Amino acid sequence: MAKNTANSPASGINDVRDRILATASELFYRRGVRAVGVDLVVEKSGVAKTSLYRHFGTKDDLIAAFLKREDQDFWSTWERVKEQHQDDPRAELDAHFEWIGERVGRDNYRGCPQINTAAEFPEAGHPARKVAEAHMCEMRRRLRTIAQGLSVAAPDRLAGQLAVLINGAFVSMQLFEPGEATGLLRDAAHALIAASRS
Amino acid sequence: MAKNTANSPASGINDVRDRILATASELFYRRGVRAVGVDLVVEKSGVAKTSLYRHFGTKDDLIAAFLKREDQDFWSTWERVKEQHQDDPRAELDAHFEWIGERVGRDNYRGCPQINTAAEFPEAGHPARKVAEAHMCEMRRRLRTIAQGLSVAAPDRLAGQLAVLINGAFVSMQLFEPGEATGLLRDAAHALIAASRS
DNA sequence: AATACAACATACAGGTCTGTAGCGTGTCAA
DNA sequence: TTGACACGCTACAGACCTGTATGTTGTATT
Repeated sequence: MAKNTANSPASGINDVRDRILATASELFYRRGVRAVGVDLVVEKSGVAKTSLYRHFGTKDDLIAAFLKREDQDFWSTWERVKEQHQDDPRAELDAHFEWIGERVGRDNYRGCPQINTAAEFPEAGHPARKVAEAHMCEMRRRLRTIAQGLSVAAPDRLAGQLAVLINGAFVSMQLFEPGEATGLLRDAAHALIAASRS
Repeated sequence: MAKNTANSPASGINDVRDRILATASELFYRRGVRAVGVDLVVEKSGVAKTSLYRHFGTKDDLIAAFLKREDQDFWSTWERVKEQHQDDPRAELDAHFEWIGERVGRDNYRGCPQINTAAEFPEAGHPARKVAEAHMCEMRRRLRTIAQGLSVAAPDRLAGQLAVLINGAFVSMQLFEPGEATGLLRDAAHALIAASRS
């Protein structure tokens, strides 16, 4: 007898794959990628090991899929915020620092998955690193677009500074008092913008 | 026949211990802590495994020693720079951002050991995490001391912003063009100071 | 000369890791 | 009904991991 009747493709094209990826993402983020073996992912997701390896050829593929998923989550939040501030780059930027600061301040926040995983895999061509590097470039690119709407002297440089600030926030959660992050980041961003105008 | 005659304590109180720690530090920093097994450290340092475990009870102890060593290196550079700018906090801060920017810009730079290792060991009480967290607190503390000499409105808040900036630089090396880091960071620091005065 | 000690070398215990093989079962489509 | 296929389960290969046990050698001190 089957444990559930959801084996069939009818109940979702990739039910199993999604369950594996969701479980792996949670574990990888919580405990670190290298600390989590595939056996644990298999056990926690209630799936056969063969299924994991059918959907993800190797553990590295699973890691890359994890980072891509996190990437999509991150940018979809970004897009949602962006859409609420059409044609007002200043307000958009404030809103971004708002939600990022709030997220960083959560007491179960564990840092940026891209940065953390990149730290775990220093080897140059590793698939996980590529996703992480693309994530950072995308960040600076998007900030540059915003900065260009801000009529500052050097939008790209300001974008670089804001990206450093955001990345810094991601790894500095130990540093903040409760509730401190958002205000501190907002003020810093304003200072960088103001200096960029002169 | 002995490989070398430096077995004796006379040639250095802790010749073997130092060699193990130096080798481990290089390997841990280059390849990541979890990726490097004690067997590799033993092989590369040309030492017996028993010696490693005599000097460092467990691998975790070795990791903690590695971070403490990096910590000392970092703060001794900091002190050296500080001494060159006695009673001129503004110049001291500039000088710090100068050498940090230069270090981050090196093409074999692999990030801050403390941050990287903290990312590898999320577990709350892990000895490596404690060293990493102490490192960050010390950073903010020292920046606060400098900021207090700068006659700004909120020295602690400025210190927090500068610490975020520095931590951000440590994880953003992918983001910089060659030679871009130093100037970008210096300008950002100046912007934060300026805004802190008003 | 005798004792203590630090380091060396080898082997291994016991566990975990990634990835594969073999076999049974339920579902869907032809 | 039959074939294709996705999934589950168990077992395992082969490598690597941390840490220990055992015994030897060379040096320093007493």
